[in-house]
Amino acid sequence: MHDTFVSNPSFFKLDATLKKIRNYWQKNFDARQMDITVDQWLLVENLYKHKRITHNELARLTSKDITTVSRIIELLVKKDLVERQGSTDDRRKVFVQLTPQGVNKYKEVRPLVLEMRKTGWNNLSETDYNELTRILDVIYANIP
Amino acid sequence: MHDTFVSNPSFFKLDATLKKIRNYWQKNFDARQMDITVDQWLLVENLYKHKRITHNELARLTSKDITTVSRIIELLVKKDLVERQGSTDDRRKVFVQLTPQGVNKYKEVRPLVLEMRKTGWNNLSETDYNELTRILDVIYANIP
DNA sequence: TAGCAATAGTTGTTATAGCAACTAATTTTA
DNA sequence: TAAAATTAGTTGCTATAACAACTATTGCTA
Repeated sequence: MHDTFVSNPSFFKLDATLKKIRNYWQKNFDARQMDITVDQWLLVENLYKHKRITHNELARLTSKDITTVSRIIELLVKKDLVERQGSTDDRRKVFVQLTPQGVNKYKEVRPLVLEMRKTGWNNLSETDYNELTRILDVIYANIP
Repeated sequence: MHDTFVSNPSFFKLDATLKKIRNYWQKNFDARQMDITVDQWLLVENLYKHKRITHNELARLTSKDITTVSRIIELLVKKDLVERQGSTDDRRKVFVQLTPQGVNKYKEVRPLVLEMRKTGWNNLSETDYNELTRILDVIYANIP
């Protein structure tokens, strides 16, 4: 990789693209009164998939700091979308799972998310998707 | 693009990669006592390039909200890296530029940033760089 | 030209991100 | 087995992100 390319700000492009996506998602959530943020959605999505997991596991799955997860969960609990249950065999652990309302919220938001993902991938191929995935994975692995 | 790919969380991968890069950068800044954050660096970099610009232009160049730019500039002014000058012909505008210390800071941090970019692009080719750029540009353009 | 709209920037508020310090519980080790 | 180290989670703090509301200024237009 030449210095010209190294000096080119890919970081900026990643950041700008991510912000564009995030803002687009949030605007759509707001427009349809979903009453949820993008990162709250990411946690709900993972809780739907994994049913009953600890803060720690959720943090690992979402690449979020455990403190951040702790605080987002707090907001989701306030919204009655999530409930916490202390573990009995290891009393340090706290399990988290969706409430019935949380499951409903997932089912309500999910189609909108699929739609928006489709919009983002417009004019791009399966190969493009695989390329993006591959390149991002290599970058991720390169960094200590 | 098939639904399988649409439903695959690229957003998450972008987010995770960006966080990894950001944390790596910040840890290196901290380890070498650069006394600067990643986003503060991005503004310094742009100010070095563009010499004397308004908050608004800086916001556009960095894909940041003008309120965010306003607050980061405030921090940079406190660190004596940046100075503000009210425009005379349009008194709403405030021009921003690096102080001599700001220029020094740029020259101090710059080699480290190049090094870290090189690390991130390890095992990747010029073609990969162009592919990533192309795909991100299409996604960006797809989103209203 | 008076009034209205648009623009540049700041301030207030809420959310996410990450580090440090802390509590409580569990595991390791001397 | 008692002390030390590790682990799970919370709380405090600072920074970034975005929206709304606000001031001050400038441009537009009836």
